[in-house]
Amino acid sequence: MKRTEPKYLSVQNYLKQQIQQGIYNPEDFIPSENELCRQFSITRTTARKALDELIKEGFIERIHGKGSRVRERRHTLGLLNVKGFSEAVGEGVNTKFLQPPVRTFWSDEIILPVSEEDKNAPCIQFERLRFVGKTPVMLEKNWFPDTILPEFLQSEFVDGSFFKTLSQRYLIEIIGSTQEIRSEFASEKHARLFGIKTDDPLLHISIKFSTSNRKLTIYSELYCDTSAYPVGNSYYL
Amino acid sequence: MKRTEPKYLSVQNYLKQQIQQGIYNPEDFIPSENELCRQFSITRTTARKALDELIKEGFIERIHGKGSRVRERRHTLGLLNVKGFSEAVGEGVNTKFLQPPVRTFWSDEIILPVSEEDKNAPCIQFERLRFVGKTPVMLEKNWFPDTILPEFLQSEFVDGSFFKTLSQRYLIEIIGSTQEIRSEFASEKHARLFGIKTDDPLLHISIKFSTSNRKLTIYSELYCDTSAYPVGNSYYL
DNA sequence: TAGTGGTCTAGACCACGCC
DNA sequence: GCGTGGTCTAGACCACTAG
Repeated sequence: MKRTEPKYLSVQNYLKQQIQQGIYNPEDFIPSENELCRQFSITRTTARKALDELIKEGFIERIHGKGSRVRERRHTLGLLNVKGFSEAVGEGVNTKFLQPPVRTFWSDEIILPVSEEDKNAPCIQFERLRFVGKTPVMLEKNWFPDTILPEFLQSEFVDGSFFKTLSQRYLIEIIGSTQEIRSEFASEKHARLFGIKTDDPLLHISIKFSTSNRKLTIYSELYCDTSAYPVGNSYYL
Repeated sequence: MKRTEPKYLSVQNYLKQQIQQGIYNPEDFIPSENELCRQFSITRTTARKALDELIKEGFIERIHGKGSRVRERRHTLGLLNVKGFSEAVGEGVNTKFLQPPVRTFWSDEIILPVSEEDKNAPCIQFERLRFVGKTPVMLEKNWFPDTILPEFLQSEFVDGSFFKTLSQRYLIEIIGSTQEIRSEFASEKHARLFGIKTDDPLLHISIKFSTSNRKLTIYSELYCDTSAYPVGNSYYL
């Protein structure tokens, strides 16, 4: 039997969904603390706790004397983006599945240590090649245990985004990560994929994402051709 | 005239210094919330606010039913380390100043945009080459405005660490960063420094660090030979 | 001046860890 | 059972923003 969820969590999730559904857009102000107190019959302490959590997750910011405002771009906290992926105007940003999500085994291509608990679980993997225009810039491989995301194999990604799917369909946020980064010579296979020479420099990023659900850890291996589009990321407390 | 600092901030800074001075070591439990209430004549809400901030800064973690424990390794939040720098046993970790801290001009080597406010301020720069044993693995260049750190040029680094100096001497923490990462061919100068061939892959990381002091932004350019020691980092909410 | 967020008090009850 | 942290109430006063 699960005990009832805390009030602040209900409010937090309610507001999060309002933001995700576009009812509040970036730059909009969400209801004031006093307004939330009235709407949910809670005290300001509880309302502020809910807002504190949303701030930590990067959804809003507080402005003294004005209110709580939805943040422009979700600050990605370790989610690496190829710079220009969203900004590249005129050129389309494309993604091609080299391997759609499938039940498989844990690979020894994963650089960072896989926990014993994860190893003993079945594994879901998928693999995508990302383009700016027609130029392939990133090969992305992901693995995670098939224990916590119901119907994952049966459903499409929300807006083609894995992390958006986690957030919107499962209310799971990325809360941290460990990375290792290498500059390598491109292998033959990768050189072919990116249309570069073997021995050209290739960026190799290994990531282990922690999420707000203790049972979900995501392991990623990224290979990037940074000659035209450097990899960028930002994160803030 | 500056108004008095909030009580939670006093408690937060007091505890932070106790931890930094080794009065509480990793795995130790700091005083309980009720104990802090008595010691500082505050309520639990205020004590918890101070602890919340220390959690966000990565100094402690709460364990339900037990207490608040000092965290093993300060989770670095964007501060990139060469893996093995501290773990490399038997081999010494060395740092050589190629350029000690000096008053100079803003360089166009800085990749990420320097704010107008910073550009109009004088600039301090320093440059270090980091070794594992006798192997150079990272060239590190740093710039920041000379407006906020009194006596910086006149004093030594705390334990040879810039970030430890910021934290302990100035009570400034890193709270966020923006990075761009590239995999490049080594230039002649860099190949010479690292003892590798030109055209070997070299990792180039450009970072802009935000700190708990709004006036201090740190700009860094890092060049890493990752063939033996990959670059790693971790961060958590 | 009204409304917002920032800080703080003085309680309460519950859930978890440990003896 | 006792002390710890987790959640919550019902207030209070202050500082900032904007009309």
